[in-house]
Amino acid sequence: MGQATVSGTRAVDRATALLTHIITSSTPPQLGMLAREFDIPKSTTSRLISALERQGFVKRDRNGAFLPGDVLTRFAREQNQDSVLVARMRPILEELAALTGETANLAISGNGSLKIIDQVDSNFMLGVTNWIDKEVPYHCSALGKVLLAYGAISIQSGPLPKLTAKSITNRTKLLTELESVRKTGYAIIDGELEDGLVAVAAPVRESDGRVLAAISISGPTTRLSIKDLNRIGLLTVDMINEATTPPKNQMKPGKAGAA
Amino acid sequence: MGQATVSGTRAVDRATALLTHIITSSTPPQLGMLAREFDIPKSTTSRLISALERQGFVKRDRNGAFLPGDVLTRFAREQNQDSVLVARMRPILEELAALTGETANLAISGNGSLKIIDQVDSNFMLGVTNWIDKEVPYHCSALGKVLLAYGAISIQSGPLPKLTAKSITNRTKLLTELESVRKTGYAIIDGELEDGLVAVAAPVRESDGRVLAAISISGPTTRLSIKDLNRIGLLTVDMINEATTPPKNQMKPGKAGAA
DNA sequence: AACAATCGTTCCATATTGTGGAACACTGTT
DNA sequence: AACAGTGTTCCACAATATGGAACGATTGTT
Repeated sequence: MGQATVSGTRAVDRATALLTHIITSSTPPQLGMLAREFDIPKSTTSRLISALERQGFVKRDRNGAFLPGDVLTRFAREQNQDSVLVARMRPILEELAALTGETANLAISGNGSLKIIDQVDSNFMLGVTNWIDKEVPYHCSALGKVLLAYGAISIQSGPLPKLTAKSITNRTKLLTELESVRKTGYAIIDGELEDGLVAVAAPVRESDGRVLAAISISGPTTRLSIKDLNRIGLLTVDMINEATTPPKNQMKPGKAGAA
Repeated sequence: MGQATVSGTRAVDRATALLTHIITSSTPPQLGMLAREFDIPKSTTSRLISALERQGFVKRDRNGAFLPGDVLTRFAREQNQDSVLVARMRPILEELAALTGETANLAISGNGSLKIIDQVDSNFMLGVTNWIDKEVPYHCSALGKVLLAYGAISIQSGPLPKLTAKSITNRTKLLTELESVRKTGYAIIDGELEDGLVAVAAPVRESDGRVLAAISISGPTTRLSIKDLNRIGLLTVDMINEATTPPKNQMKPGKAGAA
């Protein structure tokens, strides 16, 4: 205990440690328990938590036990709305659509079938129509293959609908397909959802690596060759990585975040 | 500026103020901006935020601008899972089921129809079967009426399916029904979903007052009179309030949370 | 290229600020 | 009634946070 942290910020360090414990513990802790567990005198613990409470980071239930405060619950609510993801990914969709001229889509896993939550349209007259809110099966869309491949959703039971002659309807075949998606990092469909329709999709990851969405580019076979699709696939992966990976201290290194 | 807060906790007060700003602002602020806006010297701001960063409450994007850290995003993810609501409401469902002997359900608004996410079963042989994951229309269930009445979901377009002779299929009639739900604080159905099935439901509120779920008790007409339902309705409302309303400092008042 | 303007981090003497033991207030139990 | 359990407040003390200045790094301007 009492690990002297590098620089002088004891109060904040202690307060955040307490806060972390409060918001992660399943059962609301009490002041005494916290004081003992962190080896901080009751008086100090009380003052620190009062500060957190005053700022809305912590509140108390009727027994005086501590719960995450309104600032945090509000944050949680707003954070998990589709709109946040849409806003964050919009620039990528637009850039991809601009570069390829084709339609870009953003999808998350829905209930049973995937849910397309944003779209930037193609420049061409012949192109993909509006897909937002349409429900598309997982196994024969590029978006769906990505979400399946990275475990954002698990393969549903029951038969796999055969939408076109090229649709994958064999479960074993689907599994090897998903394996190859993981290997290349993106998924392709070629006429499996609709005749003459091709698409590529790449995963969007949370900072902890979990895949929570996918971005696709789709258009008619007549404009997009398989070679094009592979090129766009790699490009998309890069662009998403670019936009998703945050850290990269470019300032003088320093020891800011030492342990 | 420099409002002397009641007690001595400047560092924590400042740090939390910065953190609040960071997690609420739509565009990631930089250190300089924060320092200026809060009138805290750059050096101090840097130290405070470094502490927050070290604890995972804040991270930086590639430009050094500040974003909510992993501790917070993880919290947000976990917080918004149905399981949290289920865990929080379980005790109530169990107590209600024990008191009434009938089946208790917990539902949230789903896509198009409501989503039942938990159930505690009746003691009787004749009772409500498992409803979890079943999709039930809004306008002819007690749960649905509650969610509609308090704006957790808006009335869908299209005709209202007539499931039984008693189902409400007239929009105007539905609206006056919802009005009366708001007045009494709970909703009742009497054979509108299925012949011989009655139910009461009451709203579950977020701490900001928003209704996000509903709890119901349902059983056969043969065991539950309308009078019973009203009694249970009031009881349910009370129990939810009891469990939902957190503050109530029972210790010596003190000035802990002064402004 | 050299210069000015920002940006963020580190240093260090200073005293402001946080600290923690002890006393206190309140509940519920033995 | 005394006790073990909460959590809050008080207060003297010095440890800790403070902020001006110096520094390094990056960007944009002349």
